[in-house]
Amino acid sequence: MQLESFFPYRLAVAAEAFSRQLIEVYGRTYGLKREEWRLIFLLARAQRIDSLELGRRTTLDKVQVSRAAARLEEKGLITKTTPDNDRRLRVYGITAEGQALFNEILPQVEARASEILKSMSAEDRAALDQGLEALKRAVEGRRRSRGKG
Amino acid sequence: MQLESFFPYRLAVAAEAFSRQLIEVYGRTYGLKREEWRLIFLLARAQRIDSLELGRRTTLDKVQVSRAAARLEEKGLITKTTPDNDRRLRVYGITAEGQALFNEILPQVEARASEILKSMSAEDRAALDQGLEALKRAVEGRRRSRGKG
DNA sequence: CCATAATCATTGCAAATGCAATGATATATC
DNA sequence: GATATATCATTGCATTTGCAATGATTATGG
Repeated sequence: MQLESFFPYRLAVAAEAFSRQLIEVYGRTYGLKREEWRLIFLLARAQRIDSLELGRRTTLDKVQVSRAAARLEEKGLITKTTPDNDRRLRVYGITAEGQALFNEILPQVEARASEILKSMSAEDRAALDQGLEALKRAVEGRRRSRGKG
Repeated sequence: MQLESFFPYRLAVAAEAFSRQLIEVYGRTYGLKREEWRLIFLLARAQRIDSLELGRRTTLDKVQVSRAAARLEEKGLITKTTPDNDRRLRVYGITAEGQALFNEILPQVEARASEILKSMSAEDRAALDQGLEALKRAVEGRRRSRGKG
């Protein structure tokens, strides 16, 4: 088995390279890190999400959420409140500033992603989409039997 | 655009989840981290690689290589020498112990990967393989026009 | 109700990481 | 052949991360 042809390696390398392309947009230009970007992304659409829902909607664990949220609040991009019905939780919202930043960044991130995907044939794109969806299901199945995530 | 359906997000999540499954094998059981595993993987096959070739054969940068190699040498799994014809470089080799460890781990890592891939249909696997190969080429193309990697 | 356990988020600390600075060696220039 | 420049690897330092410990709040059992 050659490393370069080992499937998990190819997957990891391609995903990292793709990811780096996008981080270059929202990170280098706007100083957001991946977890922050994901939070903003979710909030820009939902406007308001509590910490439980957030855990379900991302792969971020609670420490990552807590820290990313603290930084985003610091920057004035999101708000964080403690709901009265259950004061262990947090409810996150997005500020006008945060929404504006998202509106500015998203098209650029999408453009960069498209730039890459558009350079693939339609057939290859479809294959990737299908394969990725199947992989997702396969890995989820594995996670159920082996715990953690 | 919904985060959960955003292609780059799906790719990153699937790749991370897959990766985690393998780290559970070589990491949790054998105390290797991803960079160390990659180095061992390369060396187990090539027996002997210099630092330049190493840079070409992985996506690890020189700091990652330097540190992973230092840890592996510390553990007695690889050797590191300075070649006389160019003393700026390093030549890495694998020890008998390192090779034995690799021989023990590889089947388990492959088994875990297969476990996941085998639960996909042959068609989905083929699609994933094709899509991934195309994506690799697409991202490489982009990297050439926008610096860095 | 009171005590205990459960469920969250946050914090502390050690390990890891990224990036710029340094050190070592080799190549190019004069 | 001495000096400047380039190419490596390593190290130092500030930041980030992961994991266990803590703190806050709520649910449960007597």
